[in-house]
Amino acid sequence: LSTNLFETDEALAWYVDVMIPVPITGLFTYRIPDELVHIIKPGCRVMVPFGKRKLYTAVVRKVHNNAPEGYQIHYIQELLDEEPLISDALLTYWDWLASYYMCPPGEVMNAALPAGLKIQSGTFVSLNPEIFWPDDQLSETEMVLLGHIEKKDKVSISDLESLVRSRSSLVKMIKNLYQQDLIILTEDLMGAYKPKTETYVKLSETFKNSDVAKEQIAILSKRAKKQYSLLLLLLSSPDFELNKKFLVHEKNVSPTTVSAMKKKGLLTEISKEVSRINMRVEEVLGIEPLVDFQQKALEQIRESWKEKQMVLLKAPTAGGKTHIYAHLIQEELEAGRQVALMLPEIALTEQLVMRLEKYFGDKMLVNHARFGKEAKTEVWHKINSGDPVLVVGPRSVALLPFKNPGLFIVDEEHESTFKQFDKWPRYHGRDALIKLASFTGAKVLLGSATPSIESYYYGLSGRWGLVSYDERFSNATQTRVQVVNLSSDKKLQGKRTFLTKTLDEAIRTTLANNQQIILFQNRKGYVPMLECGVCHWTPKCLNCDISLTYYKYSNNLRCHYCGYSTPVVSKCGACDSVDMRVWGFGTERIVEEIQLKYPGVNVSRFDQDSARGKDAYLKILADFEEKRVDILVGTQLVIKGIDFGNVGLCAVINADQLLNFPDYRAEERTFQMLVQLAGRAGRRGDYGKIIVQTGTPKHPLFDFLKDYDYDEFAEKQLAIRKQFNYPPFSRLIKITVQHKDELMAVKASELLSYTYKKYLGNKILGPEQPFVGRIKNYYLRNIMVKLDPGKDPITKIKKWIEETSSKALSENGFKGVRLVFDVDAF
DNA sequence: AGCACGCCGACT
DNA sequence: GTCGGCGTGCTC
Repeated sequence: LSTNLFETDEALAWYVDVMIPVPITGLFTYRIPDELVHIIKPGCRVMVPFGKRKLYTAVVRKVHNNAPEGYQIHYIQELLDEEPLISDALLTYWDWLASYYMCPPGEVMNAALPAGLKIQSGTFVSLNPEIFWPDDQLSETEMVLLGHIEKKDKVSISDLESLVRSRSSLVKMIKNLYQQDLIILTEDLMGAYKPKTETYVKLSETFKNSDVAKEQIAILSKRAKKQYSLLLLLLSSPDFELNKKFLVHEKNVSPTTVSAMKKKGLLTEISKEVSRINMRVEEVLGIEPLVDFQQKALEQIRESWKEKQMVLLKAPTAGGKTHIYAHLIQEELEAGRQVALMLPEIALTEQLVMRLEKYFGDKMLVNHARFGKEAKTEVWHKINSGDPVLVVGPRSVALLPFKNPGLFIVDEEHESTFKQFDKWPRYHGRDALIKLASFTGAKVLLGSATPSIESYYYGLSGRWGLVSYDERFSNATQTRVQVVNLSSDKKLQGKRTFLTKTLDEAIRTTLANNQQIILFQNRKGYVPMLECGVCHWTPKCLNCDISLTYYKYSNNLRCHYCGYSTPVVSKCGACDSVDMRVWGFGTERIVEEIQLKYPGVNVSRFDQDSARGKDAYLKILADFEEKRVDILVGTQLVIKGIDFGNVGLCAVINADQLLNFPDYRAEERTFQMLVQLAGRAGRRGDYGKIIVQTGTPKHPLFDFLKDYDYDEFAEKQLAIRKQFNYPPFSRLIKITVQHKDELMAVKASELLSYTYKKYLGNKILGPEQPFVGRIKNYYLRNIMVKLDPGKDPITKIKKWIEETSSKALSENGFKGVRLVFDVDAF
C-alpha cells in the first residue's frame, strides 16, 4: 500500500454514532470497516455487536472521524442498507418523539421499526453429530431437551424456554450439555423479513419455437387430454405462466399433471415473491354523493385549509362523517399523495374498514395489530416508498414513514385510547400525527361528535379551523335521555339489585316492542369485591393495592392490574367468619340477574373477557345484529362497537363510577361516553331512549346531556380548566417513582420533588400516593409538573428533568428506583 | 433489553 | 458444602 492511499483514508470518516433499540439514552460509537467507509450514510441500518455477544440492528445517526477515547471500540459487523432506509425527515421526527415524550431514542426506534427490519442475533442449539452417548448421567429434563433438539434439528434458546422452569436453569443445563460436547451452539440472525412466495407454472423456452409448440399440441391433444388443456391455458396467458395454486383450486388442474409435464421438460416451476397486503381486490364501488349538509361541511373544511393546517370537524353520530372523509381521501389519492386515517380500536371498527375497502380497494392498507410481522413490514415499505395509498390503523399509524402525505384524519379524536400509557414511547397518536403534519405539510382533519376539550378550545380560539353541523340523516332521530335517581329507589338501598323501577319498565316496554337493549356497566367480572359481613375485611391482590374482582363463571378472584388470580375465598381472612358478601355489580352479575328477572330473553355479554380471541367479538356483534340476542350487557366495548338499527333502549347502570374517577378529565370522559352511547339507540326511524342511573341526578352534566348541548358543556369545562390551570391552559408531565420498598419510594420521590422545586418552584406538585399505591409489587408515588405553554421553555425543562433525576438519585445513593415520565398524561 | 457477576438462603 | 434465587451494573 502506498503511503498516499493510507493518508487519504485517514482523512475520511471512520466512525459512526448509532441508535440501538434498547432503553438506554444516548448514541453509541462504532468503527466503520475500511471497505464500507465511503458507503455508510445516516439512516442506513447496520448490524453491531452490543453487550455480551449479541448483535443488534442499529440505525446510523452520524458519520464522523472523531476517535472516541476511554473504551474499546468495536467494528460495524455488516451494512444492511446500501441506501438510507430511514430518511432524514423521519429521523428528525423520531428525535422529536423522544424528546417531547421524554423517552430513550432507542425505544422510539423500537416502536417505529417493524420487527422484520430489526434483525437480532440469537443462540441456536443443535445436536453434535459425532457424539452419541453422554459421559455423565443426564437429568430427565436434560433428556427432554436433547429429544426436542434432535426432533427440530436446530432450535433457538428461546424456543426451549417453555420446556423448563426458569431461564437460569435452562442456561445451566445448556452449559452442561455443551461441556459434554453433546450439543453445538451457533449464533444466528433471526427476525429478518421473509418475503412470501408462491409457485408459478411456466411453459419452457422450447415453446418459443412455434414448430415445437405445434408438434406438442398435436401429440398431447391425442394422448393426454388434461395436459393438453393445461397447455392451452398457459399458451393463452401473459408470459405463458400461471399461479399453481390458482390452477389447482380454480382450474381443476391436478399437481400430477403439472409434474408429468415438468418431467417431459414442457414446463418449469418458478417461485415468485407475492405481497401479503392488498389481497382483497374486490369490486371497487363509487363513493356515494354527499347530501347538502355534508357538501356544505366539505366546502367549509376546504376553505379552512386555505389558511390553517388543522381543522376540527364536529358532527353528530350518524351524521355521515365517513362519507366526507372518503371524498377527501379520494382527492388526495388522485393527486398522488398519501393519506392516514387513525381510528381508536380497529377491531371494533370493522364495519367502517369494510366500507372503506369497497371504496379504495387495493389503494388501502390496514395496519392492524392482528397482522403478522411480515405483513406489517410490507405496509412499512409500501408507505416508505411514497406510493399514494390510504393507511387505516390505530395510534401506531403515527409512527409510519410517510413520504408524501397530503392528509391525516383522526376519527373520534377525543378517544383516550390514542394515548399510549403503559410502555415507551408514551405518545399520543393524534398529537404525534399533528406534529408529523407540521413537518411534512400534510393537512389534518380531526373528527368527533364530542371533541376533546383541548381540540375544541383550539377550534374556538381560531388557532384551528372549526367546522360543525348538527344534522343527521333523516331517519336517525335524537335519543331521549332520562336520568334516574339511584338513591331514591328503596329496593336499591340494600344493594341487592341494579334495576330501578324506571329501568325495569323501560326494559319490558322495549322487549314488548321487539326492540333490542344495551346495558352499559364499566366493570367486568361478577362483582368488584367481596366483603366480610362482620369485620368488613376484603380479599386483596398480593402484588397490588387493589381489591380482587370476583369472577363467578371461573369461580376465582382476579386482579385487573397484574393478572394475579386465586381460588375464591369462602371465609374471612381476618375473623374466619363465613359471612362473605358480594359488593357492587360487574357485567357477569348483571347478565345473571337479567336472566333471572326476564326468563326466556337472550342475554349476551360483551367485555374484554367474553370478547377474547380473534373472532369472538365479531361473533357477539353478529349475534346482536341478527337479533339472536335481545339484551347486550357490556363495558366500554358496547359504546364503540355497535352500529345497527334496532336498539330501542340504552341504559347506564351506574354513571357515578365514571363521574367519580379521580382525575380532571372524568366529566369530559363521562359526557363523551354517554353521548356516544345515546348514538347507539334509535338509529333507524324510531325514537330511542337512554336511561342514566346515578346517585347524583342534579349534576349539571346531565342537563347538558339531556339537551345534547356539547357547546355549553365544553365552555363550562373550559372555565373549570382555566380556573384550576389544567390543559389546554397548562401542560402536564406525570413522573411516577417506583420502588419495591415503600419507604424508598417515598424518600426517592421526596428527594426528586425537592430537587425539581429548587428550579421549578410551584410548578411541581406532590409527591402523592396514586389511587392504586402499589402495582406488581412496586410502590408508587406521583409527582406532577404543570407548565405554562406560553411562558415556560418546556423542551429545556424536560431535558433538565431527565438529566437531573437520575443524577440526584445516584448522588444520594438511591438504588433500584424506577422512573416513568408520562408527558400529557391522561 | 440482555447478560454476567456476585451475594445470600435452602437443599444434598 | 453447592444450587439457584435475584439485585446491580454495563453495554460503544
